[in-house]
Amino acid sequence: MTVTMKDIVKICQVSTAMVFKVLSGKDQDVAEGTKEKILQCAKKEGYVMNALARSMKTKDTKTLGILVPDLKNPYYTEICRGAEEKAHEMGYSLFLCNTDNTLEKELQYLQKLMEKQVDGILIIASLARDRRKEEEMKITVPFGVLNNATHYKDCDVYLEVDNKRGSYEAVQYLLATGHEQFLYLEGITDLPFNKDRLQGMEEALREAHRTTQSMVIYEAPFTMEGAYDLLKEQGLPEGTTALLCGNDLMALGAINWAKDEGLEIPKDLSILGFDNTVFSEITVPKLTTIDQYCHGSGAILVGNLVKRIQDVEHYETHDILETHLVVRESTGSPVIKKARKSPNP
Amino acid sequence: MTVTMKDIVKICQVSTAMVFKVLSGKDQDVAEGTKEKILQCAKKEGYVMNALARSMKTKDTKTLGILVPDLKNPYYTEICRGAEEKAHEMGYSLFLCNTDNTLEKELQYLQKLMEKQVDGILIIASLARDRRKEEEMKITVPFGVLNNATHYKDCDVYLEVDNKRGSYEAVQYLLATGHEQFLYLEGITDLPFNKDRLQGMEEALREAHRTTQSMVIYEAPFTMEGAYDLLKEQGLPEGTTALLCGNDLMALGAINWAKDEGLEIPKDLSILGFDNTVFSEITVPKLTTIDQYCHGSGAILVGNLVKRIQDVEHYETHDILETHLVVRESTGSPVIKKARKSPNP
DNA sequence: TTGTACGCGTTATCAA
DNA sequence: TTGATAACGCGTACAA
Repeated sequence: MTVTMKDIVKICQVSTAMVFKVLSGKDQDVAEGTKEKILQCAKKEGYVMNALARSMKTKDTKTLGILVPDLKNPYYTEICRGAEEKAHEMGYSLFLCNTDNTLEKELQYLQKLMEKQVDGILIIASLARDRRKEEEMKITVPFGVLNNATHYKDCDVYLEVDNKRGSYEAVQYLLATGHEQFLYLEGITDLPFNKDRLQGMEEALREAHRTTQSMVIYEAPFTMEGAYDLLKEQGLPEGTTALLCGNDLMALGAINWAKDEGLEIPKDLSILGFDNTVFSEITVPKLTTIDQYCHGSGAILVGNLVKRIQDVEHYETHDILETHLVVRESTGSPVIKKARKSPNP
Repeated sequence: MTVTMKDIVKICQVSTAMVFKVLSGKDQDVAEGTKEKILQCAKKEGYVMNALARSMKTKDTKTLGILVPDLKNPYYTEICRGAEEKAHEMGYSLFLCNTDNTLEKELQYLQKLMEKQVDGILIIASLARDRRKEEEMKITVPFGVLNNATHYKDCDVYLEVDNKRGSYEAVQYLLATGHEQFLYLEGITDLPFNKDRLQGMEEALREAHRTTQSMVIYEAPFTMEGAYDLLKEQGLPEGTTALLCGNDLMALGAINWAKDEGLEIPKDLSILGFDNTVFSEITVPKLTTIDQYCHGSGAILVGNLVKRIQDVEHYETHDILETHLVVRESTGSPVIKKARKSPNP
């Protein structure tokens, strides 16, 4: 049987109030003797506080929930890890909710979390296109959203990653290293952050007095296989020397495709990723990619969300995280094709 | 303000019993009219069941907790993902607890989980060496353990991965492909599963009439850097043609080291991993490794744990998961050194 | 079919 | 310093 405060009360022959004060550390005005007695008894009997009962009164649970589309994608893994770390640090527990990129699971989990009376929710929104039912769900607790202003726009805490800046830098870098014709393998066209990326890229082109014809756009799923299959099917547009990918996973698929095609990276083709996950250090060649601080994102979101929970007045709603290009080995100056028409050495 | 059953009672002018029956789906014997009225009202008012209050009565929370040493290690990522998936499927929520391989966090989290009245706990034990304080914590809920019989031996559900078998197969395979001298980069010597691995390896050697001198053992942390640094410092023992690593991360470190040393894989050195995480498909060359079904482990553990929770009588305590060798590109027959004394072609 | 009263374990308030 | 007691929201048993 589980030991409750009541049991301690009986055993120690004192009042509930006394036991409560001692066991919750508010023992300023409790006689040293009773204090000792209660503490020893609690330890001996193996007393464990019942957080459920406490939460009934205090109206908080010191619990958060996090929704991610796919834990196995290292981008989300790192967000979760950052969120968990910060949450623990601030005294909160974290429910892990994997939505498999489906709206259905997303809504199921939101419901569940609200029933469990979490103090707040972190939503890394699924990338599903069909958002119709979303409106049916009223989220009645503070919640934070990463990078998806279109949906859940009534969120309390919003963290935006400056996708525009990173993409701008990437194209600028490519132009500086002599590339003239790019392919952008975007993930999903109508995602808000994808539009930001496009803007950034176009801006860089404009500043360099190029037309948007310098850049062809393909759409593929945000996966290794997605990128690989599409490239296999469509091939590279004429004259393309650089490939920008929507995330590191797609870049990985692209690298594999390029190898299978006998292309050398970066000599024949430069490849860029997006995210700067662990993968980018592991690929051969190592991936040039745009860092968007996944670990930090999770932690910052939790930090702001908890601030919002604990003090409704002072909280930041909208943070922006800078991104920057990390140049590794998968990019370089293109080798002019014309010079390579002669047979290989 | 949050809407409770009481509110619905007042608004609908019916009894608590009625509202309860309808809202918890036990509406067999409720008049269609009242049922409709209550449902509509609940929807309109945005009623959300309070799981805390329910749990106070029912004595269960439909909640589990999982302890992992390091979410970023893909081995654990996949276990978590499997656990989460199965838990959700069975109607349970999951607390994510990252212990950073420290006993301190492990105990903190165990305490927290018990206070939150979880129905069960999954422990993927931290690899910390100092287990002294472990005895102080009495776990009062059903819990399952993966692969670590020494600690938490009073667990209710235990899942063992047949480390012996996998290691046996690996050495057998190496011998069959002509290797004579190995290096085993073990993670932590005194871990139970490491002892199993050693046994498996030694058995394979014995059966092939080799002495244990065929195998040198180094100890390194279970990380990329750990393996890399150790190899850099110690180098390879004379005559070594194959390297067995304690996990895929270490194998990755070994691959990097080999490349920096100008060794060709597998021509100059065969490298084996352990785990079969996503990484093993990504490395160049792709990693030969021992699959231990990380995703499945998590799911099986949750399945058995929930069985244990829901029906104390019928449950399996001890499952064993077979492992098998997955041969990819990082291993092959060694090229006899003597034949290569002449300059390269 | 409906209404009512009490318990769950902790917390907070007020009185002794 | 201490003690008694009423919430918190839901589940259940019993009475009407």
